[in-house]
This record gives sequence, structure tokens and C-alpha cells, in this order.
Amino acid sequence: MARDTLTRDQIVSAAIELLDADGIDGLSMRRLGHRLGSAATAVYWHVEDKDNLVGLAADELWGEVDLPDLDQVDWRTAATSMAAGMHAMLGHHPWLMQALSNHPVYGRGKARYDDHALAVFEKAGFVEAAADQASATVFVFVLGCALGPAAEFSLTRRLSRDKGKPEQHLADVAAQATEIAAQFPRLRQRLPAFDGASYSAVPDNTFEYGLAAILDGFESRLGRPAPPQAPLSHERGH
Amino acid sequence: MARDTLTRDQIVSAAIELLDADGIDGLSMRRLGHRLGSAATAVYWHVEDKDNLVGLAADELWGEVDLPDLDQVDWRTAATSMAAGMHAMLGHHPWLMQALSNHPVYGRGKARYDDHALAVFEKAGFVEAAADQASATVFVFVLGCALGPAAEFSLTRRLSRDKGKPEQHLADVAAQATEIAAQFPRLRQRLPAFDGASYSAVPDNTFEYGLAAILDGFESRLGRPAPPQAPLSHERGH
DNA sequence: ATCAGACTTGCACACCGTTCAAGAGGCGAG
DNA sequence: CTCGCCTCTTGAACGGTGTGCAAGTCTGAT
Repeated sequence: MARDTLTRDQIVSAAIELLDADGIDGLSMRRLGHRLGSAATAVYWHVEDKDNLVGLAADELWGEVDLPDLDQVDWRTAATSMAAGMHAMLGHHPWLMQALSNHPVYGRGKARYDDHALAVFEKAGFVEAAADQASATVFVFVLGCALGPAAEFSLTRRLSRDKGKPEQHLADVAAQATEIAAQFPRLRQRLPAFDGASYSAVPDNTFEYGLAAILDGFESRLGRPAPPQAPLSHERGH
Repeated sequence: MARDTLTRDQIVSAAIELLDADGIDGLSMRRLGHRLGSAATAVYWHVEDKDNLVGLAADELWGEVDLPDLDQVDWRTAATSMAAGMHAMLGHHPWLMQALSNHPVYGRGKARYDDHALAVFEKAGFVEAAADQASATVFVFVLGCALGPAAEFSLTRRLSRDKGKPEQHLADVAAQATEIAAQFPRLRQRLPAFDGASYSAVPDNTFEYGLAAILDGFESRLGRPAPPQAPLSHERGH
């Protein structure tokens, strides 16, 4: 074995560092190679693809979320803890949302998380498919929570690359905001961030609020047998 | 005014067609120019940026979601209808998730949707910030639901570009799946799609199920005064 | 000492978003 | 009619990207 030979793990963790620092656009194979002290194309021996690489990176991070001990806590705190862990993880690595929207992640780390989540809802008393659905519901909710911040992060990174742009962008957003405020008085009244800065329809504590609401819904559902429900139409009428 | 001059609207709708057909990687300025019968760079006179362009496209689509008449239906059906409209829209344009994770969308169309959603939850009886939070909760949930399909779409598009890859990818996924199934028996038992194809932890009807659960949670919340709730820690302990 | 294989390298290709100076075309003023 | 202006388009060019490929280097076993 050559003295200085690359490792898949080395590559992945270097990639994660680059991704955390500069977002998904900041990771180029050449930069990664430079970081590793190797030629850019050396990576291709250990990893099939760039997509594959960020997939590995993503799965690595899934594996690092710590999981609650189900014998120690009730299902609701367990679920809350798992959601919080995932939420925090997505917050620390905003590029993940871009990665996940580009390429599905199947991997050991992700499976580990899913498995534990399933166990939580089985413990709660959900039977069969209901456990899958309940688990997926909070999973999907947490993902959605991460989207806004991820977009903001990505935008900020991009703006800070060419300086001078930020203030022009702020001006654009402010103009947009006042135009919108004029047309939709309810929005102006509600969203305090409407005078300039950034306007987001998602308040900061949506995660806590929404998660609590979802778990409330689960509890009320566990009390009574599940009512039959017709699927909604996914097609827009016109 | 020159006879054949480009319009912002022309550009945006052409961009949407390209995006729908080939995903976000399939939209290149040169292809767009070709489609419009112009040079690639002509677009830059009407639009600042590529990011800007897909932002406009996204907002256009927000504007096309049809909104329920709040005088005709109760709040729960209204909320369900709005969520379904958004869900369908995201399903028809899978590239949107990638766009949204890359660049926040502020625009008239989005504002219109947000405003109406707010009205729904005001009608439901949510007061002040609670309306924002409730609205944001289902918003964020629907976004999360769209992530998986979006990723799948993007992957499929990419695979079908270079042929021969698809079957190799399927083989990889299948191998991965059996390895995972061996390690996590609970997952194998639960997820039927584990024998090959694609493995997703999110069942098909998660949208209907989760939405109903969320709205259940809202109803139980509307019944009693909101309990005080401490914010969860966003930091991982270590 | 030799040979096979594991790994690395540099070059090359095709494509990308974007800039910019130069050009073309219609329109109002003279 | 014609001139100049302003709006809009163009083609070339730049620096960057992911990746394929033939050639090279190093290491450990024979």
C-alpha cells in the first residue's frame, strides 16, 4: 500500500468540510483534490461520481444523529428528540437539502435513523402501516422545516462570493416586499420582517409548534380507531 | 420596438417547459436561447441571472395554484384544498424543490398563496402568531412531502441521459437494500419495496395521512388554550 | 529482479454561466 | 427623408465545471 494513499473516509470527511464551509457549489472536484493534496481526478478511483460522493457524505451525517434510548423515555419525548436531532443536523449542514432534492439517499446511516423512528412509533402503539405513515409524517415535516434556511444559506454564500451584490439584492427584496405589502395588507400586518431584510412566510418556531401539533394529532388518533379516509386528488381541476 | 423581441413572459414560460421536461440540469442558457430562436445571451437583457430566472418561473407557478373560496367551505376543507393544490403543483414540477432549496422565492405568486393560507387559519380561529405558525406548519409539511419525488425525478433524468447506467444503478440499490435489510430486520419487514427497485422510507399516502394528522392536532389545539411550551434545543448534546 | 495490480497523474473534451464590445433595428426629432 | 438615440441582439471570449483516458508511479508478493 502506497504511503500516501487516499481513503474513502478521508475523501468523504474532506468533502463534508468543504460543503459545510462553502455550500454545494463550493465543492468542486479540483478544490477537493487540492484539499487532499492530490490531483482532482484521483478521487474518481475511490468514488464513482460527484453525486455519489455527496450521497456518501449525506449518509455519513445521518449516521451521526444520536438516537434516544427507547427504554428510558416515553414515545412522545423519543419522537421529539429524534426530530430535534434531525432538525439540528440539517441546520448544521444546510447543503444537505440541496443534496437530498437532487439525489435520494439510501444508506446505512439513513436506514439506522429510519429504523429507530419506526421503533418509536411502534412503541407508541401504531400498528402496521400506520407506524410507517406516522414516522414519515414527522420525517417529512422536519425536512420541510429545513428548506427555508437551506435556501437562505445558499443564497448568502453565493452573494458573498461577488461583493457589492448583497446590498443590491437587499434593495431588490425590499422593493419587492413593499409592492407585496401594498397588495396584501394581511401579509404586511402579520409579517414583521416586511420592512426590508428578508421576508419569509415561515416563522422561527415553526419547528416546535408544528411538531407539537403533529404529535397532538397522533395522540388523538391513537385514542380512537382510524377513520376511513378517501385519498385526495393529486390533480388540479381546471 | 423590434418586430421579434423577447419578452420576460416568453422567456419564463419557455424556461418552465424546459425545466418540466428535463429538470433543472436540463435548463441551460444556450438551450433556452435555442428554444427561443435567439442567441443564448439575449436572455440576459431581460433577466439578471439564471437563478433569477428560475425564481421567476417558480413564482409564476405559485401564482397558478387555485385557491378555495373561503365563503363556501369550512376552514378544514379549505386548508386541505390549498395543501392539495400545492402538493399537486410540486408534483407536476419536480425541479421546484431543487430551485427552492437553492434560492428563496419572494414574489407576487407566492405572496398570494401565503396570504390566502393565512386567511384560512384566521377563519379557523387562530389568533395572531398562531395563524402564522399553523399556516407555516402545513406549508412546510407539504414541501417536505415533495422532496422525495423530486429527488427521484432528478435522478431518473440524470440516469436516462447516459443509457446503460439505469440497470447498473438498480443493481447497486438492490445490493445496498439487501445489506440494509440484513442489518435492520424491522425495516425489511415493513418496507415492501425492499427487494430491488427503490427503497423509500416515505409511503405513498404520507401526504393524506400526515395532513389529516396535522389538522387533527390543530383542532384539538383550538379546543383548549395553547399550553406553554419551552423551545427545543437545536444543538446536539455531545 | 520482476511482475501484477493498486493507485495517481496530466491532458483533453464538452459543456456551463456570464461579460463585453460591437452591431442591428425601429422610433422620434429635425 | 435622415439623423441619432435607445432598445435589443449577437458572437466571441473567459474561467470554470465534471469526467474519460492513456500513461505513469509506487508497493508488495513471487
